[in-house]
Amino acid sequence: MTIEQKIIDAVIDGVRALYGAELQPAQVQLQKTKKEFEGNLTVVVFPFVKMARKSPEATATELGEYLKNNAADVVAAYNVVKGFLNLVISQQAWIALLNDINKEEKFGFIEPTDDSPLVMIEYSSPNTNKPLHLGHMRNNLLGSSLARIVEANGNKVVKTNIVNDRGIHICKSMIAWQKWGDGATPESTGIKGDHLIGDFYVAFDKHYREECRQLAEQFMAEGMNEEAAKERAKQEAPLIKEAHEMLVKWEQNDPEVRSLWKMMNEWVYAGFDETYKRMGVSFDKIYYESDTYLEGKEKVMEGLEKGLFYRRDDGSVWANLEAEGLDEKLLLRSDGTSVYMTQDIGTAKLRFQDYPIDKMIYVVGNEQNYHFQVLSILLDKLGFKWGKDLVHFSYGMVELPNGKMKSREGTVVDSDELMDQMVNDAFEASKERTKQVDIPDDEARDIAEKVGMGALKYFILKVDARKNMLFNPEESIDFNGNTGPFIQYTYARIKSILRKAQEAGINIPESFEGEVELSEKEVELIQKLNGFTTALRQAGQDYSPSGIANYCYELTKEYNQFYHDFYILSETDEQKKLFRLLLSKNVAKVAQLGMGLLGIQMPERM
RNA sequence: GCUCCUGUAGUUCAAUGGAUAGAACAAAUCUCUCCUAAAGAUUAGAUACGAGUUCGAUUCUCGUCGGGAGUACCA
Repeated sequence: MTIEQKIIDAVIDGVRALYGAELQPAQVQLQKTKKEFEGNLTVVVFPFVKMARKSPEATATELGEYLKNNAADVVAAYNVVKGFLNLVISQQAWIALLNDINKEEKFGFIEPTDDSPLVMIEYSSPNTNKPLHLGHMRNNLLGSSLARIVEANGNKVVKTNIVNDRGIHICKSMIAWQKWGDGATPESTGIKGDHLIGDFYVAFDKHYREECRQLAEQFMAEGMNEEAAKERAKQEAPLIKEAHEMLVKWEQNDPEVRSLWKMMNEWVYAGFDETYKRMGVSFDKIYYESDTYLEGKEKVMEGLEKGLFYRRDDGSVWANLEAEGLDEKLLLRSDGTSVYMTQDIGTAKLRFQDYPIDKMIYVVGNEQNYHFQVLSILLDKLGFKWGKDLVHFSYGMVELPNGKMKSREGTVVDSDELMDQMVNDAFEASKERTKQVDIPDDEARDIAEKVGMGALKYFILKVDARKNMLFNPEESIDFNGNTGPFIQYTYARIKSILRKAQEAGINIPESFEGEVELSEKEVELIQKLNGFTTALRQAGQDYSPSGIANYCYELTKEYNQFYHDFYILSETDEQKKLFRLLLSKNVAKVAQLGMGLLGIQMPERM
């Protein structure tokens, strides 16, 4: 039983004994004592004042006296400030807590069992016409981290990806390749497949805009006003017509188009795989829209028969969501083809066939908030039991210091380039510093990979996902402050101490049984370590990787202050030395666990 | 117009309804005989505005004002 639980139980007993009232555990507010006051944990007694019919001070004092007498193994002393009952926890209790933490290899984690709920998390969801950029990175990092956090809270997790592999966008790349590709392949050009396709997409757009410009001029010469001319040119440019024709052929299963489509998609997937691998992102099951969009149609027709939806005179199918406070929503076009919503319904159907899903989490940008509001209602109406409370894990945009990312203006930050840059910078930075330690080159590369990627991941994940965030490339490379490398650095130093201790023949005990007097900082660190469990539960509840990130920072920052005050290995008191080594070891362990949840690896030295 | 999200130091981020709102960066001043100075110590600096609920509000509710997104037979 943890210290907190013991106190909560004792408070409940105390309130019953003193005031004859029955409390629920959730009603006991227990928090860490503020630095300015004496004590470690604080009970907020305001909620009990009414039951006690006494002043907050008198209530707190009575309760404090009760705790001191009835939970003496934990509560060593108490003091009262207004309605706050500050408790001083006994040293033995802290040492016992550290021993408990040390015992558990995966402290704070809950292992999923067969009965655990199954949570499916969808993230990434790329289009196959261009390489991944910074916005996708936020998605992938949030999604994969979320999957780890949800799993660490005792759920079974299936990570899934829905690839948007069909549609007009991929046709554009295909047309461009046919026209100007000259048979280029990733092998022949040495260009990564997703980038190659992206280049053709850009080429299409360039030519298309040129055509539009010329056509619009022509229309204007014929007397059309500028706006109308531009609009018409957009529709009638030969290139866009060709792309539409190709899309129709694709839908009709034209063998030539299909085989080109397949080949080009394969290139893209090979490219994505590389990027995913480097990011440390993976999936248990990948769905393709080319497989699911027809399923959605079927499901919509089913709903139509049941009277959930209705058909308009032009043949289009709609859902009326006015009862739910929303608008009407199109589900099938008048020509019978499916829209985005239809595809998501189809994907949901296939997923439910494949897995007994209890909860579904979609990691998708906040521009889709409305879409998911609608999807939730539709899935519920169609009888998916997890539809109603599906989670749209919605995240904000990534902005750059000079504004938003616009692919046209070339202000998009490419994932691959960014990762290269981060790792290179980490490598250069470490070369500059490294004086005494001679690390072989290949290990230095390995460390730079961890540090550079750690810097990037941490920078993105520490921010509350809902908020738009500012990505400043220069600042992310600054390894000071609340950054991944700072945490990694602290970890590496602890590892260094532990190595030196081992070289000196010191064995760190599995359980500390000696006598030491704990300093305030040591108590705080133990408390902080223990707080990992709370942080993890909270993160699991709120779906917030940022909570874990900020916890890791606080822990290592706390340790850093400690580190500078104590020279552990030159400590002459053997018991104290052992205790501090054990404490350090657990700081490293918990930091590693926490950062692991963010997908960040810790270097043994750096 | 309507809907959703958001507003905290110069900047980037924190804070289960709890005490004097925390950090980091930038600025100023110190500190390397010591397990990794990618560090530490000190100083200065913020809840957009107005009501309401409460013993107590950055947090919850309602207005006002900023910022973002959505509101397509695009995905």
